[in-house]
Amino acid sequence: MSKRDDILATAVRLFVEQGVENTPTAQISREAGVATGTLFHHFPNKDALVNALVLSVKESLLERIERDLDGVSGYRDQIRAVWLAVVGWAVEHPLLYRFKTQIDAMVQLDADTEAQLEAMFRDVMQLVRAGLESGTFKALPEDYLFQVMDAQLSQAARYCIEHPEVLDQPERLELMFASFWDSLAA
Amino acid sequence: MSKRDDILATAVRLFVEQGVENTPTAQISREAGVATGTLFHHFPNKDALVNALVLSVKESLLERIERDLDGVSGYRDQIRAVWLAVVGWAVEHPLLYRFKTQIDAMVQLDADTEAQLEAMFRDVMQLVRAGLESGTFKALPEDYLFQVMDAQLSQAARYCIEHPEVLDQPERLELMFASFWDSLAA
Amino acid sequence: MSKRDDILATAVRLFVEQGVENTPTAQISREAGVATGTLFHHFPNKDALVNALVLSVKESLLERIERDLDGVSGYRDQIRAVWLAVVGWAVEHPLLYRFKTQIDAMVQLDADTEAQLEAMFRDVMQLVRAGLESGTFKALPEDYLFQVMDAQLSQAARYCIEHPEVLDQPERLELMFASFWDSLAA
Amino acid sequence: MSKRDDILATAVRLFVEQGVENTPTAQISREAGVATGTLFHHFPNKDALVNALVLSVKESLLERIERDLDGVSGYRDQIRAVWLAVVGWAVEHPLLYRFKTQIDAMVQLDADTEAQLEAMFRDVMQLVRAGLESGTFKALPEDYLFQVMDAQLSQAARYCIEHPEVLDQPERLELMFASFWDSLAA
DNA sequence: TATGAATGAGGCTTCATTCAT
DNA sequence: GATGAATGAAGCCTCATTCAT
Repeated sequence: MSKRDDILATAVRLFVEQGVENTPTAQISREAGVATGTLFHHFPNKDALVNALVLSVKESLLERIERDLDGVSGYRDQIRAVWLAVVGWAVEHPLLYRFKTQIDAMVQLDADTEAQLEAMFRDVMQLVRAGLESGTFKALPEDYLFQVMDAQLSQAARYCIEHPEVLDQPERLELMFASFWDSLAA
Repeated sequence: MSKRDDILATAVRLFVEQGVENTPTAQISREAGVATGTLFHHFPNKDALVNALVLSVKESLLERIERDLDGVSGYRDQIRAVWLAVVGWAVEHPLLYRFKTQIDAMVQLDADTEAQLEAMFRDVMQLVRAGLESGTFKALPEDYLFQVMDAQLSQAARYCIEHPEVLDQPERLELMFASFWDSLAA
Repeated sequence: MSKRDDILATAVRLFVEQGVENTPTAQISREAGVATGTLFHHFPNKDALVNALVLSVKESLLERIERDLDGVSGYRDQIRAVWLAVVGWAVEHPLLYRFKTQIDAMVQLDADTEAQLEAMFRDVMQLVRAGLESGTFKALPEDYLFQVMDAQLSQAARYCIEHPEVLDQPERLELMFASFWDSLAA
Repeated sequence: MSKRDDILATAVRLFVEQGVENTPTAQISREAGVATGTLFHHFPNKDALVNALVLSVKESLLERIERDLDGVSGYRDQIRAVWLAVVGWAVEHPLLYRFKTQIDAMVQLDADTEAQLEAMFRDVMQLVRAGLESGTFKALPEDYLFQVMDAQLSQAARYCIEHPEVLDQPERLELMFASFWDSLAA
């Protein structure tokens, strides 16, 4: 693992434990086992570190979604695959998940980062739009629908992180997904 | 408006615009038109200011909920009244709403404040529990249900703040509430 | 003497001894006997301190010039009075003089400071222009003339600081002024 | 052009644009198209780079003076040749000229460099001393005379850099030299 | 109640320099 | 000769808080 990766890994952990604003770059360097200057050799400033982290986290999530979506057919099953992918990913990477939540709620990202994220998730968003256009989903405004999905997913993920045993109880999982699906389905 | 209130009003605004950590007490004092010392005369420290703010914001929300709930009968209509109260309150006090969201996502409050909040919202939570016990709601874990409701409500409120015209379109509003209700109802 | 003045006085000294860039604000605070924060309470940043210093130094010089010019008549005598005022001021305030030289040579000032300086010295510059218009001075470009005068004056001042006894030797002083005058006179 | 020369050329430019203290060695390396280590491969440290630069600049000036002085007889014409050489050199190498000015005003050089410079300019200084001894110049202290000459020359050079057309207007050039000569001549 | 100058620990960042490749 | 990741001391500045008035 390169020093750059050490820094990124330490940063997520501390950001989640203490919040971005309450985590000094000096602490990140120290706990990553590198010199203060090394952090700034790899990232021009603290903000850039946060942005790089966001990209790497969302990329990890996206990979999981695409993997789990591969070969699934039937619209409800596809949405279910995405839902399970997010929840599964969150349970496997609780730190990354919590960081993603923090960021979505608070931090203002660079325009550049925002653009890259939009490009990355274009296909997934297209999947959701299909549900709207086919009338499978309620006739809600598109952006509202996205927000509701995101918020619902976040809660499911959070709950499963705290109660990982749920993942082995298909009927409870199905109930949670039902709550998700019902909030969207027409 | 007393100086204390000037400080509180300026603080919410700045906290929302810049985040709590990025808002110096000096800026609050300056924009509130008081001296730096005055802020610390009314609040022992910055954290106390934040906690006082949270209490006053949630109190304002609770008053609205209780007012709108008064005299409503029928379980679904009661839940609907709460939903409409929160959304209506958010549209009338967008700043307060945004502040509430920030706080819920990030800030660690005093144990004392947490206890007061719990006491304040006891009745509302009892209303939700009733839905679980009567089997009206899905058989989801209680805390999960609370989180889902909260997240759903937040999204509805956020959307209505950005598109206030929705409040005058009963059918769209009904559709949004349907999304909320369906996610909970058995 | 206020803390603000302590800071200014310490700053000129250190800037002259070490150069502006090589003088940490922390050293200024320490040697002025104030806390680091105090410096930044009075000046928004190091640059603002430098600019404030320049204004106060040039103001001191201007007062001396105006005092010594008061009541003098005859063009050559007036120019001589200015020359003597600058040299006398430099000998009395060697630190301020050296600081002025450094600044003139190197530092980029705020547009605002530049404007104030121009306004302050308008009358003195008008005196020089008179010499040009009356044909008393060589028909050199105006800005060139100003620069030559300034450079000549600087050298005279510097020499007199290092050899203050010259101020009591009228004939040597006259010879130095002659060198100045001859470089300008037609 | 060797990498060493690339570094030197980039360094003068940046030193002039930003000042020596405000120019990071990393920026020099980058804009010179070499690695950070390469700079320190050719110069033991930043100071050594500055000293090397000073020597090369002054050497370039001296060559020009000696070339233009060659074969000129008559004391005033010799002084005039030096004056013209400096001005001409400055116009041809404005960057080098500005760097020389900065250095003369501010930077502390190595004792070794100072000694070399003194040796290089011994002959030129001897030329000036001759004017003092013969009574051609005013009976001013020797060091004062040198400083005045230097300052005058600097202003002439600076003016001609900004108004290069002057070099083709013999009468204006003569007037400027007259100002120089008059300040020295008895 | 109200003021605002003063404090100083601590945050972010810079940069000359080293060294293994 | 050339590279560039790594270093860490040191610089500038912020800001919650105090206290004498």
